[in-house]
Amino acid sequence: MLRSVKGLKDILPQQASQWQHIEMVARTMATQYGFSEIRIPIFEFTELYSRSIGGTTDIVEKEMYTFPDRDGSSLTLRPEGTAGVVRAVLEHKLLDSPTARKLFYLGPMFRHERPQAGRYRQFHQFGVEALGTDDPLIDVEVIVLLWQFFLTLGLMDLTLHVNSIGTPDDREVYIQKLKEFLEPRLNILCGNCQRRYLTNPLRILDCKVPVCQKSTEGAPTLINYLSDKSKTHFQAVLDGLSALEIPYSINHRLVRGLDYYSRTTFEITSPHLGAQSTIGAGGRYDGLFHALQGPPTPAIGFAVGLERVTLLLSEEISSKKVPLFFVAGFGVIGKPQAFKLLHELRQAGIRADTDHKGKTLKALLRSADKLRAEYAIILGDDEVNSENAILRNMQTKAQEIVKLKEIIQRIQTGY
RNA sequence: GUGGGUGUAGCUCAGUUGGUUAGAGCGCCGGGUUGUGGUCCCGGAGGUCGCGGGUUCGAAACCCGUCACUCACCCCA
Repeated sequence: MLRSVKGLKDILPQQASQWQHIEMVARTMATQYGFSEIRIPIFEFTELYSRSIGGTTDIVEKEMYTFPDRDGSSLTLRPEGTAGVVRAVLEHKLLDSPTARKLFYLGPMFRHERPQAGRYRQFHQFGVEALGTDDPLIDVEVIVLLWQFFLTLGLMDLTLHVNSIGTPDDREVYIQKLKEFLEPRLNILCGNCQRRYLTNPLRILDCKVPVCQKSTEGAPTLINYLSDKSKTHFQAVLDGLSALEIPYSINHRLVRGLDYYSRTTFEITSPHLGAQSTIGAGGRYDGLFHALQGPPTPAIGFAVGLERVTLLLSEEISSKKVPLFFVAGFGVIGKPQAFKLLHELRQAGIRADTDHKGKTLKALLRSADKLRAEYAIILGDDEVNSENAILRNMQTKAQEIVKLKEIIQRIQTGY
């Protein structure tokens, strides 16, 4: 049997209403906060991602779906949204906005990872980007939008972690100090961390191996090595969150994985998801525009993993109930007449359906029941001969005989 | 890329120390009601026991291999 590709999932009709609900909340809230939707391509030139995300990150090194175009140029399915948004903003010169340029997107991303709970090879993100200002209040706005988005969906027990990882200059000083601290303990760290010591020492801070966690206790914290400017910015963000009574916890071990992040970083976790507990995360990326040969432009954004959100939502999302009228037509003249009536009902804007397989009235009513129709319209040869139809309320079993010609009017006025 | 767990009907799962025709519940189809659904009663369809090889008189079960799914590491949303 033909199967879907590993790590890809079908969203079946049962679940689709849940997705529609999440997407509706995302669009509504982003719009309320002053963000406009942008729709960017699913693939870009590979160079865009290798230059923005960082050449030594796992995403670029081994997780991208990269393939040659027919002319030989290298293309990549987007592994995240920020790079494409920034590219589009630069290409279409969207930065001359008097205020910050605030954009949001919604759609699939692709990373070739080993699938597991809450992690897929094609997954969906809702993300926002606020471009062109480094006022700490825009940081607050973005974080609050993320927080409120989850609250609006009804998610429980969430934790907002915030941190500042400083500017690249700040980090250089700090990493030096961190390495000095770790050097005497290097031989007791896990194998991964020994490697990280050389490639990305910051990551050792959020290693889950107990030995490593213990070894980094008492390590110098990045906060103490921030420049005055970064420190002031971070404090202003915290004050802004407090003023709006958004609960947060400062997490000095919170390090973002993509190279373009700087200063404010944040993520929201849930304790109900197993290993992949982060449902939304983001941060400031003041250096990204420059890396993509644009004018220096401060920016901040977040991305939400929508599959993880669906795992936290209860199954049932009650969609608005539009009553369904089931046309039960049978018999030599009843069936064709019923098909015509079905067409007329739909043209009148009435939600209507039938079951072409059902031959007997019994089978038809059973189908009506399975489709959870509110009403059945029974139309057999007898009814057609007398130019009537029977309108049956499936819940109360109440039936009334209605003139065929008047049935649409009867439905539109009475129900 | 590394490690663990699991593969039996459309779905969820039983299946005894290896034993003869592989089961249940739900779902599906039909009958009980020649033109009235859900509940109830009765019946039916549906299976290469993931796949390949081996051990054995005999394998869904034991062994080896392989594939798939899944969880975790890694990484990240």
